[in-house]
Amino acid sequence: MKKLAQFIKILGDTTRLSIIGSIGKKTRSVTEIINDTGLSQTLVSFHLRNLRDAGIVTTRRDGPFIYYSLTNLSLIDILDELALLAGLKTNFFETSQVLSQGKIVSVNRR
Amino acid sequence: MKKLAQFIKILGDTTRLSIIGSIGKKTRSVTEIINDTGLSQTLVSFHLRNLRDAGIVTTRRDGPFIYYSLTNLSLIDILDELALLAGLKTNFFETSQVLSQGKIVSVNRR
DNA sequence: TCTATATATTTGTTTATACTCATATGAATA
DNA sequence: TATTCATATGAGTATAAACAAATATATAGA
Repeated sequence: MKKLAQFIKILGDTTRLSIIGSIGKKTRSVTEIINDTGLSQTLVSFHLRNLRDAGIVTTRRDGPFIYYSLTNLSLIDILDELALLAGLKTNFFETSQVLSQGKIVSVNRR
Repeated sequence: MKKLAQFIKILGDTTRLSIIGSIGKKTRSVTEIINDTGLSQTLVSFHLRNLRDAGIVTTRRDGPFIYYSLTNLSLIDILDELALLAGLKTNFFETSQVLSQGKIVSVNRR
């Protein structure tokens, strides 16, 4: 029971839901997620670690990039079902995957 | 997004999952939930309020008793799907509904 | 109307979680 | 090998959530 609660708890956060929505059923680098969500690099990295520790996402390194994807794509469908229960519109998550069109900007601006 | 996160957050707690599991697809009074879960009256009441505020359970009063039931029974199935993703066995929630057989004891023992 | 039972609420405390800032690591390239 | 880009980590702080103890409310029955 504790393990299930912990798993669900990881899903119950606005920031992490945004990240999951950005990844969707695709594969995305951290920079893509940052540009897509508008969240800070540190914050995205912080939450990706939680998601990874929970087994919700997996990673693949390709040169300097680390690509994240959902461990189980059916998570999107389950989140949609939950959104329905929460009184939100159908395909809340599927349709939330319209990507922002902002140009890609370097993450490191020091 | 915030509303969904809040809804999921309510589900991501061991105590509340126990209460939901106790209610299951049935209808249960607070006393039944207390005896079933072994949790204190105050704690059960506290969490039932959260669950009710989130729209996860609904109530019906019958004399001195207040009966709780799930607003949407499919929640049990969704929780089972989540349990699968979390790496737990199938029908985790369905099978967790074996009721304790302890005799019913008064809640107020002051 | 007094008492017992069922359930809810309030308050204070502790624990957990999200976030920011600063810094570190690791890979690629000049 | 120095620098730049991509990503991660650690420490500190603020906020929120869970819990316990005490008390309140509501219903039923004597």
